[in-house]
Amino acid sequence: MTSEKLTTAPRKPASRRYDEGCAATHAMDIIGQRWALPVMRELMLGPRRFGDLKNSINGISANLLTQRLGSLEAGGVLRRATLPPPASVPVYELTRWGHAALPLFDAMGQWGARSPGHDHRRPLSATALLLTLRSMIDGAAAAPLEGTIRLTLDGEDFSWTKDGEDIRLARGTPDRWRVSIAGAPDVLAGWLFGEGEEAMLAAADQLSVEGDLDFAMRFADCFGAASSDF
Amino acid sequence: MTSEKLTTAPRKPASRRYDEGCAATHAMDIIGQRWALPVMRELMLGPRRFGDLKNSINGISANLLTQRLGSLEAGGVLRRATLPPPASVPVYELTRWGHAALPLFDAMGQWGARSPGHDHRRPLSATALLLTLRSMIDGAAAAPLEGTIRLTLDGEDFSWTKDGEDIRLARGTPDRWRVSIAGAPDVLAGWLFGEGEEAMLAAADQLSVEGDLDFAMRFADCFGAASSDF
DNA sequence: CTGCATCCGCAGGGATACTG
DNA sequence: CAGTATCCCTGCGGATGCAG
Repeated sequence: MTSEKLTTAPRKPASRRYDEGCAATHAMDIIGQRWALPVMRELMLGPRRFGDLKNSINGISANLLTQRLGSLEAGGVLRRATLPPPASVPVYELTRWGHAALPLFDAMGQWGARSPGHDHRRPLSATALLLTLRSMIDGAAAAPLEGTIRLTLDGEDFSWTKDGEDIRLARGTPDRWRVSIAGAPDVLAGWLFGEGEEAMLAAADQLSVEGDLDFAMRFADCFGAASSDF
Repeated sequence: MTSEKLTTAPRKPASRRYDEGCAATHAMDIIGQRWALPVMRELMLGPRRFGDLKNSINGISANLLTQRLGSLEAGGVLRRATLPPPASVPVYELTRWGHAALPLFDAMGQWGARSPGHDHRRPLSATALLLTLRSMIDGAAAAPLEGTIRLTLDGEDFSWTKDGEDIRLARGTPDRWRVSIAGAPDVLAGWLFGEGEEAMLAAADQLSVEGDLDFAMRFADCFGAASSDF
């Protein structure tokens, strides 16, 4: 007889993905993998190095980052590349389709920011803050906020440019800006989203703002109202 | 002395969520839970019963469905309710914030449908097909497709109404329609997305179409082009 | 019919240490 | 700096049984 195993019937592989014809769940099969979303987020503003990714994604370990970069490359979201000389360092960059996920970050940001359980005061990376701001401002009464803001977050420069309905984000220092704001991402978030005068003033103390201060204030007003909605 | 365990240092709970200030990752903390997205999807067109949810979500088991319904209720996405008499049956329905995730399905659908790895021919529920179609049609050259279509999928009636930029979906039979299409969701998907004449003809054989046939053909043409993009 | 509780096997996740 | 190797543990998935 040698009855193999009565209790263990032949098991199916039991993939942890959805594998449906539904386009939304298929998207989730990709971005729903652990750490996939933060990785894509950190690449949305341009190519980055392995170590920089690891440092700006809070809590990820090297082996998991390796795994995720591998599966996202296999899925066509990103690719490995080497920066042109004299840099010649290996980086990861989004493919064209990977970049097309930007509206997805907008939609997720808009929905997530309105979550009853969302606490905007938790730490977040520079890219995370920029994309969150981008998602929260669109459609708001931010009409008179055309122009460029220079943001220095964690010591790195970024440019925020509102051009009509469009918000353009980029790494690097802009040529011209109406106001320049420097500080840690979570401090800036505390200032923009802070409820109560004291919280905002406390945050403002840790920021350095130069240029058109009135413009900065109107910028901040856009987010104070938007964070409490539902 | 009594050295407890040298190899096992005090472990942190190691939550599998992101828990950041970033709004997008916070959204993922909710919809990224296993089966959360299909559950929300099946509720987007109105309240449903436990058993119906279980039947239309392929591969989920009762205990997991219970778990997910519980965590989504705790998260404010959905609530338990009882249908008014004489039905008086327990159902699950989305909260206002839960319904606000509809644009998220649009964004995910648009991105997922363009995935190089997406196979639209896999089985999918009626709701999944309707939301996938909704996400794929918007912005397309579907201007002359105003009006209502009656869709009978898996024996249940739905209405698809295009009103300007807006696509409205609902369960139930519409009062008036330009064309009525009946069949299984994956067969209809095969007809709409099918590449090659034969595939479309084979699918068409298994569908029953009544009313304005020309309208139905123009409707189908919207999706054949959209599915191959990147 | 509508769920909830429990047991078990397994794959993926997380921390740490290590190699090129 | 850029990953790989190892080990442990949790959560998922499936089956089953039970209560209202």
